Amino acid sequence: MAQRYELMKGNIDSLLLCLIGRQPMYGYQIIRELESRSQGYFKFKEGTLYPALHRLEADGLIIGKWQVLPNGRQRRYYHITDKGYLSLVEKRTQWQELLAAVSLIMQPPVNT
Amino acid sequence: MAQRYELMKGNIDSLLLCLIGRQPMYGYQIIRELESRSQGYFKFKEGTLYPALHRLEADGLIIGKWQVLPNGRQRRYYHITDKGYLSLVEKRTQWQELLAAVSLIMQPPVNT
DNA sequence: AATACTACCTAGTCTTTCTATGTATAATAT
DNA sequence: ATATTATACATAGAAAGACTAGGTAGTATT
Repeated sequence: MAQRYELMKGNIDSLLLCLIGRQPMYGYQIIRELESRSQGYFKFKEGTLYPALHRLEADGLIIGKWQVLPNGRQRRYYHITDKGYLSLVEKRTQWQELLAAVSLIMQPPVNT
Repeated sequence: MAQRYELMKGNIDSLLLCLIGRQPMYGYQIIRELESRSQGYFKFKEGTLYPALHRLEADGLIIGKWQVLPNGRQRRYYHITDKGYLSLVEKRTQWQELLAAVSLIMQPPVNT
């Protein structure tokens, strides 16, 4: 992410909630999903993602459940909670408000 | 800013460069300008703004010049530099790219 | 005389993200 | 057979940004 990581501060949680809100997902899957859906823009590192997931779980916004695959391997699928869904709705609104505010600064309305 | 400050991480510099790029401004003025232009959304604290200005100056993106008012009071007006202008153009592009990427996650295109 | 506004500044704290590394199994390539 | 890549999780420590809280000082208002 390098030079543009600063732009993302505080937005990762929204993205994660958004994806997990559609269907339960596990960490590794989320990393690839974010990259493919954003056409390569997002390339999250494990060191960013897993702590973020743990934080969301600690806040009660998601719940992780271990699932064992036929081959014996384990995945931790995260499900969104009611609280998480409420938070997602709120974060969406906040994101829109931020966009509006930034637009007003970046592209100020013409003076009358 | 309270609950929404996290959304702003990394974007403050862009806003400051944008304003100062239009005309030289001093810190206190920037705080009020950001609030009025954003219709009350942005309420920057001094503890956020002044360090940000010093950071931008240390990076050579803006230059501060003390100006003495008729009543003897001092203001530090910041001017954008050539380097700062280039950075602003770049940051604008990055912001647009981020918006596009976030949109792809938040409002995924319908599957065909 | 007291309060509010203008105008600058910084120290310390908190949170987030990154880099770097570690563990372990499965699948593929040589 | 062995080496490499992909899958899948995890954490420690460092870096950076923004906040809280406080400070200084002159001017204007009540």
